[in-house]
Amino acid sequence: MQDGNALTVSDGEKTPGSREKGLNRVLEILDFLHTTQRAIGIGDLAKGVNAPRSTTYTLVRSLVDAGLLEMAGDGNRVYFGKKLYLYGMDYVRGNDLLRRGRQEVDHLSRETGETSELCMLQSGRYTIVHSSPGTRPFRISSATGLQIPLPWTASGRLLLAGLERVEIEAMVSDDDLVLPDGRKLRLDDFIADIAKAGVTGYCVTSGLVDAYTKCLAAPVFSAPGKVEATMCLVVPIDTTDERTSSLIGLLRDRAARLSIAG
Amino acid sequence: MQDGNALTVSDGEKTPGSREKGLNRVLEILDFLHTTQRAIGIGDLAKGVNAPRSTTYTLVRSLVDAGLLEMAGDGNRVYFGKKLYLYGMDYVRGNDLLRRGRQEVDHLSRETGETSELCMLQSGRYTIVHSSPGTRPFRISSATGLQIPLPWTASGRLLLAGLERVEIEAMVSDDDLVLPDGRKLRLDDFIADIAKAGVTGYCVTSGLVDAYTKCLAAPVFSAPGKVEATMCLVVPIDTTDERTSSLIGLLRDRAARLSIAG
DNA sequence: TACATACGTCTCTTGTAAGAGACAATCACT
DNA sequence: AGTGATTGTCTCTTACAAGAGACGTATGTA
Repeated sequence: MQDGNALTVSDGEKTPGSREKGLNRVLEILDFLHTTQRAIGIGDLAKGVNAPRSTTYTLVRSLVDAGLLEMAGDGNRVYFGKKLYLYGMDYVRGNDLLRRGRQEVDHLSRETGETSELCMLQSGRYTIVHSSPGTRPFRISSATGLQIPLPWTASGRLLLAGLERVEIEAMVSDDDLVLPDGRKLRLDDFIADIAKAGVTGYCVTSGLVDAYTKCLAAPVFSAPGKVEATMCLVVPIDTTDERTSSLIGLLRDRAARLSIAG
Repeated sequence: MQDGNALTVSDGEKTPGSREKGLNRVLEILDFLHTTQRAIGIGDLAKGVNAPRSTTYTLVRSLVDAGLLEMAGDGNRVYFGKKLYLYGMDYVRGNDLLRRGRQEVDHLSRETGETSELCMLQSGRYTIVHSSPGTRPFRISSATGLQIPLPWTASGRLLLAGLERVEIEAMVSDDDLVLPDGRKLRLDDFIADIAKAGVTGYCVTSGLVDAYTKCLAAPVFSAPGKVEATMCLVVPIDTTDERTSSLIGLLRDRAARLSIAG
């Protein structure tokens, strides 16, 4: 078998060079579709997850048959299927925090007119689990499920509160510390922020992800000291201090209401 | 090695006796969790899907690591995970019909006070994709994602409209024709119902799934002649003819609004 | 103290699925 | 028609995962 696999462009992957488990391929496929956020051709999908075409065809067929994926309108593209929606609804039903959190977020954004979000850690990454747009003409609506480096956000600081330094270091890559505009945060500063957020019980960041917004966040506890989620508001950066602190008060109140035994 | 075929204890399963693909096991696991609707121990899960314990442990670990499943509160039970929720939301986002359908259903049930549902074919089975409870004291709320034999429902008759007889026969098993109360429908009658529903553009069934309710349904088209979904109302069986036909009118109107180019 | 049942981890074997690649059929440009 | 890229299907090999089962531990109950 010659020196076979040659090159393997190896975009940084680890694989020593041999076969990959089908289930893992499937998980990659799902994640890939989640990032593309749209139906995609099977060929492109194979490229996207860096899997052999034949394997991809086989797996996709299984998944389509099972209803986890569906062929999209024109006929040779795939995207998520009804079954994933059903499973997702099951998750919501079985998860009090999420169910109530969604309501609170919707309510909060209607009440304040600002974009409001429910955020959680998702396998070590910051994830917007639910968001409600707000009524401003220019709203920065980040899609549900979007994953953002922890250091870029106020919520990230709260979600890590209570963790050991080593745990934090494990979760935050060097790239994560580089903001969208190129500035680089110092890890120590970030860790200091986390500690401070843990003590004060809220967190505000200004102009981190972009230059026009402030992010206000408050923790939701699943147990004393354990931050399970955060609620946050995304407001224009020139929001007055007075309004900001009033919003923070509201936010903390609502987040506390979500907390167990709150 | 010996005479091979070795009995195969075969506890009733069909398999000729050998190994099952991991991905299939996973699909069974997910389906099983969907039917149980609650967190379950890994041992029971293995029993439930009739898989070896060791295999089940391995697969569950992969799925938990990937976030498709989560360990439930007490620590040794599993249920659906956040990631499935995120994928489900992606599905909703990519699916106009579902998104608008959910709204219409919610609105319709608020407006009429009756239980309202959006239904679709899901891999050859009838599925309640979204339902909104209605305001009656005794409401028959079937869970989202519930799968019911096609012949039991009004929606089932509409969803099959336009299909060939052979296709229908393929989708309907003999068991499906037996109603919950033991009565058995004749296949020919069912097919006649389907044809009639296709022509009239709505369908009403009385006392099929249970003795106390009527089911009114109207088709949602994704293309001329192609029924993609149905909206339906579940009302008390003694609803007056007058109110029934007024509800049907409303229902057909809303369903038409959902249809493409409607 | 025994006895039974459940849990979680590990080892080893072998059936089988992941993968390479060939193939015909479209499609999209010249 | 000519060229190249892409699509869906199929075959064959072998690396590897599915599965059987043993093990140690943690329950519960007579």
